[in-house]
Amino acid sequence: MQDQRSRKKTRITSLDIAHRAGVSQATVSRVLAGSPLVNAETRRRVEQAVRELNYKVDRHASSLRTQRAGTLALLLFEDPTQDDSHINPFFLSMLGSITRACARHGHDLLVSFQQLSDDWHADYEDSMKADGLILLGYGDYLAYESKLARLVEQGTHFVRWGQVEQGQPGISIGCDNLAGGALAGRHLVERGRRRVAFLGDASSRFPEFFARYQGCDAALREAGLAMLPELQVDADSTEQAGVDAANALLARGLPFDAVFAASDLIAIGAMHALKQAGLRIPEDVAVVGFDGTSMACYANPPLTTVVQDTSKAGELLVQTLLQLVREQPAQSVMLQPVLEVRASSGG
Amino acid sequence: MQDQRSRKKTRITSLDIAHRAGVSQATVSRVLAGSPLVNAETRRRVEQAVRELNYKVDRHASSLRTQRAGTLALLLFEDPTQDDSHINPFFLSMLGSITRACARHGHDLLVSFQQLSDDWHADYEDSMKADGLILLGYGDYLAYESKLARLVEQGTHFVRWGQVEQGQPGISIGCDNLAGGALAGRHLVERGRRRVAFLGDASSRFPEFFARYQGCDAALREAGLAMLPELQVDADSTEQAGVDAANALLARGLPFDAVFAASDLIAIGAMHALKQAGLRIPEDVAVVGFDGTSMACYANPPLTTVVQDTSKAGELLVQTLLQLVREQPAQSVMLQPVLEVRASSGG
DNA sequence: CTGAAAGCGCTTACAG
DNA sequence: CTGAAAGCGCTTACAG
Repeated sequence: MQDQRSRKKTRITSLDIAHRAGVSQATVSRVLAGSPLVNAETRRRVEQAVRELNYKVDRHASSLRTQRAGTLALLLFEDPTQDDSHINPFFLSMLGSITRACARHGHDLLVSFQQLSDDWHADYEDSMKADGLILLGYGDYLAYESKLARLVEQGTHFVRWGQVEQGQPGISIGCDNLAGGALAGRHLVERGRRRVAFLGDASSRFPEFFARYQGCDAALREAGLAMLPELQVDADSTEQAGVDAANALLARGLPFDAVFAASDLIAIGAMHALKQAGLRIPEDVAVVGFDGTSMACYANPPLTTVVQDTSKAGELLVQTLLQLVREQPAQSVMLQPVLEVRASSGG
Repeated sequence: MQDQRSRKKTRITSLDIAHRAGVSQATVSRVLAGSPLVNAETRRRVEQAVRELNYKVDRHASSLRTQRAGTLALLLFEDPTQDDSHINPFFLSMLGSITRACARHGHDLLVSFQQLSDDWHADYEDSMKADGLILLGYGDYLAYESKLARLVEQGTHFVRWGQVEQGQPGISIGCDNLAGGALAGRHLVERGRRRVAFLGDASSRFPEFFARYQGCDAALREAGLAMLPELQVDADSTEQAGVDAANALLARGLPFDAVFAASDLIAIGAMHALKQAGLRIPEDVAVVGFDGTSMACYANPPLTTVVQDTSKAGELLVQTLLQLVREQPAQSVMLQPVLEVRASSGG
């Protein structure tokens, strides 16, 4: 009666349950799979035995038989940063929401950090570890794209988080970065800013950042202004890169009254450097970030930022991937960001 | 020859490799398991076939046979915070290092967010999804402890991150919080501070925070001072809790010249509130945090903090858990923290 | 509604 | 050093 207390020497199998409930092992399996073809009373007996012996279906046996893993894999790409303490908080927030979305959909989540250069391809799906892949992370898109094409060719189920564009291999879920950039640009124009610097790569290698830049430019043009190439400085998404980019911008000696940073991390690093240089935020320079990470709220001054809804994004990524796994039609989607105005741009 | 290009209609099995290499399926398995009992030439032929067909061992079949999953599970506990964007950056940094440590040891990592109240227990190991569990997160330790005891009773393999103390159920890896608190206390004393407030729970329900408090107190006593209970305010590890705790402290109207926060998040929130109240940091109040998250460095002013080495912690957690899984002896370990001095305490 | 049986793709004694 | 065979614990047609 208390045998579940024995220090798991012998695994409890569906056969044990079958004996205890006085049915066949097949019936036990049916009950646990929720088959409707089981008598209510039989079901009750089996469920009781399952509870009493604390039985859990063996995932490997089940997966081997059904050829489905019930697991998704999240591959997080990071470029150079090997330092654990500097993982991009935006991606970590995504990780949280993806984890929860997986749980809601009854799937487990394998998490793995990858170098973009690695030879990962469809390893997870090939070895049946996961039914599909979620790809997340920045990195040179040009290098990335050929890998995506390869995944498509192999028939791997995957969804990518990133800039959504025509003709991309596979399916992408992403923020409408063009709209997000426009939100930032329009806001700065309204606040009377005319010379907006952009900190972040603005090339097709980094399509998300590029779209933010272009969106901001479009908004300025509506007002008869424009982004100035001489006020753009490359930066990847780290605080240190933000510091460096702001310093490089200052070194150029050109006037500017606003900074639109491609990410919150860049913005926070930039604010640090700008204040160091004796500039007042927002009086001398208005600063707007992107992502809506929690640190924006506690930055000094609190950072105006374009917020991406990571909860919705995670749910959509998982949902879309599961559609692909089930061979159902699915499509790329862009999520609309929202501007959160705080003191860094004049409140 | 190019059949690997076919959109994975039929799975490639070890039998396919066997045919192609002209050996038995058992030999293929031996080669892939790295068995030394294989002729070099035979091994070469098999490896070539594996490469040509891009074969990957089916993890479920393998695990079913060996009764080992090759996977560890990370259970992250969060208390109230359901909001993805507010996941504790310290734990996320740990997640990064654990992921990497798993990869180094050839294991996959399942990640799951749990409520402390949930009925998780040994579910992962019972269903063979994981060989062992890593438990990470804050929460009321008293509620936690009985669950740990239950895991031990069930013979589940697990390692917990947290305060290391005598007589705890199972094995724990943690920071030497007492030493960390002493580092902070000694530093503040050296800077001439006499009335140190503590923001964070300081009870046996939160043993990590409590040990930090006690360590700081011990350091003050070495200098003929002491922590004052009236300068302690409860707070869990969020920025908002830091804001609230600092405001509560200010409302008491008692003098204090330093704040030791139980975590960086609390410290950053507290600095926010203190500045709001017109206090200068560090002139009026020195602030020291705990964790060594990357945001400490870019806080305003940059935050002095007790740094925990998350890389080492992740490696040790994984290593220790794998020892348990292999039924090898293992023991609890405390890691020594390091003080990183920045401007918030006078530089 | 239920049971007997096949088989998912491996690993590993066992025999040679 | 290699092969034939058993069996890990399920799920699911098939037959009743």
